[in-house]
Amino acid sequence: MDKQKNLSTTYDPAQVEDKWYSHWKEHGYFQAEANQDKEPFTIMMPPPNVTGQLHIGHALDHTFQDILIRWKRMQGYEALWLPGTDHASIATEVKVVNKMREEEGLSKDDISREEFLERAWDWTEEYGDTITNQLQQLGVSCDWDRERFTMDEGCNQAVKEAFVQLYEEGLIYRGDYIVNWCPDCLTTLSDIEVEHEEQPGKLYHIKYQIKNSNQYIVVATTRPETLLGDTAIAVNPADERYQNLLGEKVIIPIVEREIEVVADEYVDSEFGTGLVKVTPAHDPNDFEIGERHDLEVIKVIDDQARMTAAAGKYEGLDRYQCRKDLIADLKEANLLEKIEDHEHSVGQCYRCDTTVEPLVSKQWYVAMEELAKPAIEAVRNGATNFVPERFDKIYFNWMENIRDWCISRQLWWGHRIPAWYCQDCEQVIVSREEPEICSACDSSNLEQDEDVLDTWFSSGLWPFSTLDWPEDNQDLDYFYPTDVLVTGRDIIFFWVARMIFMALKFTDKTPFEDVYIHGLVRDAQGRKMSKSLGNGIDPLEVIEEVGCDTLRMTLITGNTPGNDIRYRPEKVEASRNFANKLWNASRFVLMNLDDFDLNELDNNKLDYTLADQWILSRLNKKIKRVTELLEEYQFGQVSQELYDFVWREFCDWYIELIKPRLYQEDDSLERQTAQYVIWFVLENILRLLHPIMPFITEEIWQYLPGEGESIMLAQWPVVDKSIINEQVESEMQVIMEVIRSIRNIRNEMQVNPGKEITAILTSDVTEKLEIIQMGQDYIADLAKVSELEVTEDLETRPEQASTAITEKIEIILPLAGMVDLDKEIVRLEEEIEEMEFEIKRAEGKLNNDGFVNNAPEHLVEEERQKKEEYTAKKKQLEERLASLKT
RNA sequence: GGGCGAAUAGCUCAGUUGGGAGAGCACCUGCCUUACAAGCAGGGGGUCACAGGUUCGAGCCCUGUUUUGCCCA
Repeated sequence: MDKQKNLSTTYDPAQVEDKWYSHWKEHGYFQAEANQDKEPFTIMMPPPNVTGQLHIGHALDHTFQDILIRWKRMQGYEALWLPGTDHASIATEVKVVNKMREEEGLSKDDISREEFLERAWDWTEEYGDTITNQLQQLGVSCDWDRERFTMDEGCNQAVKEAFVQLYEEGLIYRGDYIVNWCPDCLTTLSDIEVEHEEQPGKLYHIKYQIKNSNQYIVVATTRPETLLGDTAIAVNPADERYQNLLGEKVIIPIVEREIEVVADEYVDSEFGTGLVKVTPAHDPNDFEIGERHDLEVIKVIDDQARMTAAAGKYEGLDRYQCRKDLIADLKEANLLEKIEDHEHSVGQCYRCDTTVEPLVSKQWYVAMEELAKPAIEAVRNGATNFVPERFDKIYFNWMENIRDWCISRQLWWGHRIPAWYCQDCEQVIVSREEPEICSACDSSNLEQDEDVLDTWFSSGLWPFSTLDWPEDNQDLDYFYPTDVLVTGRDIIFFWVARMIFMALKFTDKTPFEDVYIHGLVRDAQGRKMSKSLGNGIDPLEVIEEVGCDTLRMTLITGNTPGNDIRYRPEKVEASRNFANKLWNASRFVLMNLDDFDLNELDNNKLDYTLADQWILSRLNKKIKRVTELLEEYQFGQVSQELYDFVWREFCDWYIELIKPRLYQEDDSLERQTAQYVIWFVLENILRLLHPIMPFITEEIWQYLPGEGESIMLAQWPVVDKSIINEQVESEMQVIMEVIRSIRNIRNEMQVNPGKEITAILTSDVTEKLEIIQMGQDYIADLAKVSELEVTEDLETRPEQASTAITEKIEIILPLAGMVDLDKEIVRLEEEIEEMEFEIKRAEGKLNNDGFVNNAPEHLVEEERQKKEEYTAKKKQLEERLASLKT
């Protein structure tokens, strides 16, 4: 017990955090096992990119999860938090390619697929630990023995199983459709991987000659180079201007190919001239028009965004160069009517920002309609709830308008598509295992599809692939479905939605009951953190500086579900100060528990004072409140409530109230009771704070008397309603008000804080007098009053005195020689004015029949009492003022 | 173009069944009081964006407007 006396006056997280983390981990406290005697509580960690670096967003995401899992574990659930990493197909592949280029001077074309994969796996093994090691510094209590990777054997099995099943049911198909193509990453992208941005551009008005006529029509386009692949001109069927054109043929300028004018509802008559060129090969909407009118598809731009042979003389040019040349040619031919400035939306690759080129290509797709229906229903009927609820709408909006999902990627790093093509008979074989011979012609000349699957295909299976689905097993049965998914709102479509429909398809269950959506961490100016701005905060540096507990506290304070927060140094400081406050309060407690023996203590003999009963009542209310707030995911409010309780109620009031008792030398009952209560309250505070600040609470808890290996395993505080005592609270309230009033006068009259003074308290309300009598010692001590007189009848009123009235109690401080009478008069006048205002306000309400008749009775009664109290107070103040003025 | 947020003290933000506006930081006054100056005590500061409406009563509910952010097309 001696060591606690040497505890430094400032909390030093560096000495504490690593120690406890390895202790917890080594003792297996993070592990969860199927235990039929307990209820399970499960969270699947959103897997960070395997070669990624920890950023502040991870810190936020994992803090929420760790709070929930530690809280539930303490509540007695079998709490499983399963960690893992994602192979992040495209992101990782880009990194490996870059490294290869820098270190070996090689590109993907120079090596074989196998050689590339070898490098990618090396890279994964080399850096895969980095992020998990970094995560540990956040104090995360996840079960590392169950750590998974989206490309490990088990997940691989799950992916194959899912693909084959969907294929066999006709929900996965292959075909030529328009896709989003990144000419830099050289792969397809799904619709949500394309980011749209408004950019200034031009609208080119181009003349097309009507066949067998010397008349021209004018067509407006933002992408003139695609005219080389035009196969129709479209007009809205309701557009009266162009009725005569329908069915006519027009001639594409420069290339001089004939195309037809068709009618299609898609065309917006208001846009441009109301005539739209249709390039099915290079625009998603045009592609659909093409399908409706059975138009030819002419691909004029290739995978590298260069013009194809179909582009004639422009073959080989980059798409933008082609645009320039073509415009020049059109001008020369006098076929360009005008060029206007035009703001338009441009799709860009979410990885490399290259402008996406829509083009037609043979790819694999997931048919979404059938999968989306139950996924929509699951959220609609509450099987899965978004927190906050408003994200329902975003989810529905996407799910209800969903298009088929292009899942093949022209990459090497990822799950290779389990499809083989017979080289002899065109048979496609989709299989869990590599087929030996063609199922149609027995040929052994089979080649596997070169492409891999969209990363999110495997992430979509994460809630159950991590529990070894499709294998039927005990853990899957016990821990699945999970309880809550915690994630940022940026991946609702990418990930959350896909997990829901995949889970419903393969397990018949929604994968999680709640989805807690949080916002982003922004910089102090509210900007998104980014590499290019260089405004990112490295959580590891923060931890180094102020400790993980402080970082966690900082991130959740003031945080409300779904909303962004700003990261500001002042906030960090406030949290650090809070940790320090807790540390010092604990030092104080420990200093006073030297001779305290929990085992020899007889609880029944203790003699609780008003202050003891008050703090215990407050504590129990706080337990109730904090537990409720956690159930509602109101983390910011939890932090606020605990901050206030620890700092304001426990430190500022309770500790100060019981100091005299603790300073008694003997082993009096008073002292023992104080020791017991202060220990009890602090111990409860630590448990309530543990999920938020795991390290400091463990460190202090270990010093405190009591049983148990670790606070992690201690029980979550349970409210004891019998200890909540409203009367005690309101009595304490009166005493605290009196103390505050005396302090206020002392300050205003500039009485030296150390100086003891005399005070007279009087009231014509018997109960109030009794309360002050009960609280005499508290008042004397905390307001530095050496002589305190509590009297029912004030016989002589000291001349030189300052007065205050609160809680129907008159406080008189005879401050001979210290009171500035003029100042006192001003003070009284101001207060009288305030009373008049308050009385008027109360009267206004009470004179309003509507209020008196409709408001709840207790509120009306409250107003009556206020009016009465303020009137009495005003009268007293006026009397006092009159006496000063004479 | 459609959808979803935000607008509250100088700054950053809370304010969840409608019943006298809160915190942290900053500011002012006074204190090294033996847990803590990363502290203690006291104090000032708000037309809750604007305009209507519902209600006895609106920061909160409804309608519209402005500014601003995000998502979708």
